[in-house]
Amino acid sequence: MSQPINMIRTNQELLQLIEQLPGMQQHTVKPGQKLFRQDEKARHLYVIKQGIVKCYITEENTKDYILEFFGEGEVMGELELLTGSPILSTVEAVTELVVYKADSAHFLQLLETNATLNKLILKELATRVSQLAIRVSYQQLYPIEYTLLKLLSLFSYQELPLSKKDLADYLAITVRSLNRTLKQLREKNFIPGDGLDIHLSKTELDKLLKRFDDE
Amino acid sequence: MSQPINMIRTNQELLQLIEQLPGMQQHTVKPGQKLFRQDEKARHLYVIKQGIVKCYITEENTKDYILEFFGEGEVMGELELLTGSPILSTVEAVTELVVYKADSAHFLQLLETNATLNKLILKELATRVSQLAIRVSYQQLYPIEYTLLKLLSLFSYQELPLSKKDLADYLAITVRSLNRTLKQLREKNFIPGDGLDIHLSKTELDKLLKRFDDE
DNA sequence: CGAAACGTTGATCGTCATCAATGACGGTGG
DNA sequence: CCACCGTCATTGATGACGATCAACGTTTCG
Repeated sequence: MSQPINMIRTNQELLQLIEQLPGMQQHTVKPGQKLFRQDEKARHLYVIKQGIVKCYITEENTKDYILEFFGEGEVMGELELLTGSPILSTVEAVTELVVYKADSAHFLQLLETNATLNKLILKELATRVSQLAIRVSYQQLYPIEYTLLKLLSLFSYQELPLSKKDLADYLAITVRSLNRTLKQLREKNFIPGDGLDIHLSKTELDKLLKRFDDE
Repeated sequence: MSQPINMIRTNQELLQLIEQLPGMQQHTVKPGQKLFRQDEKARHLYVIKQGIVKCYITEENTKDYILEFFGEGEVMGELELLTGSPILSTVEAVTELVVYKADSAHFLQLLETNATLNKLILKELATRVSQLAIRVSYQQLYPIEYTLLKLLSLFSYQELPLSKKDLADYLAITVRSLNRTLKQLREKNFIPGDGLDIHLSKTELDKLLKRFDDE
């Protein structure tokens, strides 16, 4: 049994802690602007106060793979700070964004002196490994139709500010393929003709899941 | 440009540190035995002194996805300890194994008191997120043939104690499909008729990579 | 007793059929 | 103009089934 995955991850505990720290600068960022660019060197660290970003890896064949959607309280830039590697993924604002910005050195120091922060970061990293692992195992071992269904079951699409392109990149498929798969789900009456919200109860979903498993 | 990925990950720094700690019990484990079972509760923490393990998630359709191969100095069980979740992946000895075993509470305490250990664990987790992300982006956005070629280029297969089943599970395909893909590579003279070691220089490999990208 | 013959088992491959997913291209409707 | 879809063709990857082959132990016969 896998634990529930939220498509847009948040970390309220971390946000609260950050807001209490002195000397954190705030910045606003417009949708489409980039906080980090893949392969460059990270110089700062950001924590989201408000809004949503997407983190994606661009392969040399120009295809994008969205690693994560981050919301309130999520931190960015800490991976590179800890490993010393170039930036793993481009980070781009999806909505209007308010972020706290910290100096790398400052953050490193905080990690050593602030035990609460330290613990929260450890937990955050552990969570990321787990969630990513659960997700990719899914994506690799089930057909797209199933993965999409599972994904839709996690949220009410109407409230999501994500474009179909984003959804498609998250699934590592094209928008065309996403639409095709949505149509298949519609034909099977798993989702309604208009919206994208799922038509199934938890138990029905589980039943479907079993069906996939048996084949 | 992605940094090099080693198929079997190690962490010598961590191993050295662990070996200096007092009161670490040593255990030996036979190939095939399991250190952790998915979905159970983690009670201990292990660090590999010698040998190789595989960590894999088993989906409800009984397919396995190998997350990692761990060698010397890699730690297991810390994710669950930090997040409080059930065990993410089954961990099974591939070769004869010697591990250090630590109590969860003991480790948590060490994390708070031993700054060096703390930093190494932070770095380790950050590395895992990065490596996993790089790998899955690859697997999702390129065809199997290419992913396999890339994988073979990372090591000299003869020395690897991995079975074809393991290799296949790592790629999320069946052994049959793995053999088929190997055959294709052989027909194109990328690997020799007998072994599995790659026939290409770094530059040739890069050229191939470009070819895939252009299509 | 030893060597040839036999059967068992597991790994691999050829082949055919099928499914999953994509690409291309043009049409439709806001 | 852009988002979406119908259609056709193609590629990617898998499943099924049977044939082959090597490894290994066991039987059988000289």
